[in-house]
Amino acid sequence: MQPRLKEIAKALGVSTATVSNVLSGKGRVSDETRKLVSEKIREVGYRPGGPGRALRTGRSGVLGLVLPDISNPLFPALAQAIETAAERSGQGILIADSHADPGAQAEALQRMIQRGADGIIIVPCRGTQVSDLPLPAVVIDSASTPGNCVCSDHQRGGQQAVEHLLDLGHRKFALLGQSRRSSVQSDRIAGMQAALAAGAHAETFWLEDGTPDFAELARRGTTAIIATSDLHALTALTRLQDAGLSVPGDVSVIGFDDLSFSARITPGLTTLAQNMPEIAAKAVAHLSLQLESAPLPMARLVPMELVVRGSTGPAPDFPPRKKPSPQQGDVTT
Amino acid sequence: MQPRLKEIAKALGVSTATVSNVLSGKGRVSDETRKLVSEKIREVGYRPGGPGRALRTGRSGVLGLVLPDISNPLFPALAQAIETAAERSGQGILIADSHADPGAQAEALQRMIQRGADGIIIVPCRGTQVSDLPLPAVVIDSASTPGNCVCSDHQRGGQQAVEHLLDLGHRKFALLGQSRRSSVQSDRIAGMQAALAAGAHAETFWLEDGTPDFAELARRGTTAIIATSDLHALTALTRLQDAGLSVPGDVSVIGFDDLSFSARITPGLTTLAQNMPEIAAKAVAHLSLQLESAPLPMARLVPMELVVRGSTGPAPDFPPRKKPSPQQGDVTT
DNA sequence: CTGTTAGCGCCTTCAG
DNA sequence: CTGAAGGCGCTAACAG
Repeated sequence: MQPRLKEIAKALGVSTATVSNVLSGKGRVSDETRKLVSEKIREVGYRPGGPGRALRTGRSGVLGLVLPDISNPLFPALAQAIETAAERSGQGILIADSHADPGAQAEALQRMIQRGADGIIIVPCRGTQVSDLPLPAVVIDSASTPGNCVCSDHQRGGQQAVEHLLDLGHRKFALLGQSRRSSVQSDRIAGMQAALAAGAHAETFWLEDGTPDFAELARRGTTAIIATSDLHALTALTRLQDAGLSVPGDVSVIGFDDLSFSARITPGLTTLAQNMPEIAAKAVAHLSLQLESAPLPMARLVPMELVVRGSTGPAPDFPPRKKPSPQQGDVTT
Repeated sequence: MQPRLKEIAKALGVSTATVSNVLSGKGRVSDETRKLVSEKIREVGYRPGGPGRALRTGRSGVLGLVLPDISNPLFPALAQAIETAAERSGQGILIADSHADPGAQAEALQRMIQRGADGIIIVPCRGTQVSDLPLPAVVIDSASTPGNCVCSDHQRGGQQAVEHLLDLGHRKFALLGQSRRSSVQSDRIAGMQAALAAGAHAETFWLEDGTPDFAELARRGTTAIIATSDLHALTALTRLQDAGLSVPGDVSVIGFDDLSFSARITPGLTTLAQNMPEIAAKAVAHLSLQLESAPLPMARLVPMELVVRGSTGPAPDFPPRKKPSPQQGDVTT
């Protein structure tokens, strides 16, 4: 049995309130009894239990995290960042998967409320609007999603990707998305299109319509592929390599999100990373403010960071600036 | 404000006990009042609040999940499976990351207890032994980990990988692990070594000692690489492709865990998948039994499943059985 | 400055 | 068959 407040109090012959006061440091307690009590607390390893405290204070110290798909490979970084940020402020994370289903999402939210979550961080499923929650909530999604929102600046990220490649002399792009209905992907592609300089050309492909023939694209003059996810960039990269083309010698490839594998493949995948710790910290902080009904800071965009690895290089016919050559990584031969 | 039991009772002129009885279906209530009460409950969307119930019953309906590293790419599948299994039995999941640190892990466990978790599912960090928890616990790790345990049959998985490649005529293997101290990886490699037939030869590499030169290995006659994780298999595969070698034409590659990218690269990665739904279901069921202090079923091994994709094929000099040739995926040329 | 008291929301005896 | 009462563990407001 876990030790209880009452037992500590009884063992020391003081009242439970005194022990509680020592714990919280609030009520006035004489130094003597304080020392005595803290000693006992440490001795028996007492920790105030959540449920009792939650009942009394209306605060559980737990935040709900609702995601559309835990198995999405981007999730680990986000969940880890949020867990870390929450832990830092002494809060736990109750997790739920809405399976990209609005009904299940609503149900998950209800359960979070029922379980006493103090606030909710939600990555909503497509086409869903979170509203009328009796709880503070933060939405993490694209900037075009209504509601309180913290997210990466996906559009600017798209621009950064294009600018990087323009600098390397690329003029003919293939833009690669999965689904038009994803506002994150749409934002990224919109940013890319906005950044296209005069003379540059880009064709957009959606994988939901089928996978383009990357080798054929290269043959027709495309020298750079920008995918809205590292997952799709990886698909393109391995298909090109399998067809005997060189990356980045023949075609440069760039992705998004810096997934776990991106640094470990050959060549390393150039990508736009989300600053998850920052997003998580902002989300948790935003929630904390709402909990204290403080004035709400507006939605914040977090910049994405360009991570340059080996998969992007100068366009094939572009005069190199610094590097002597695309430097194909041949070994010992 | 959420509706409370008391308010429902008052609104209907009955006592709180009656409402509670209707909710639980336990105490005897007349059909008439029962219908009246259930109606009202549905009308106002009442759900019994967690904290009050937890305090009274000693059950929170929440399970703790403690992981050594949420950002591990294997985690999403596991977390999702556990969340789904727990949800099915009406339980929530409180998540924590021990950051592979025994101290943090102990602290995380304490917090789960404090927050009122009914039980704990833990993937312990290396060299850690979970003990003396005042709570039911299930350990998910390799079979060589002491304590209650549900896990994949990693050793048998290693055998399956080798057998698959032996069938294809391979005789010279490279075995690839990350760290000797990981018991999951050690089990897998042990299984591989046990399955080696007479005449077959294998060399083992640990990435913690440095990355081997895969192209050089191929040149020296290795025709099959078995990695203990798809992540490392991917590293090998892209390095080989980058060096102009064909997979599986020159070298076959096989991995473990069927990570998100494994099906989406070219060639698709042959791998041994863990049956996460099964593991999760067993873990949750095991916990539920412990909660009812029922007789404990012993630790269970869950078989791994061989998923054959394009990265494995007949050994180069092996007489093909069905396929006419390794079939290099050249396009339209 | 300290200790007693009341009650957070719920469920479970026990009387009515 | 239903209602009243007590208490789970804790803390905030009060009395001593």
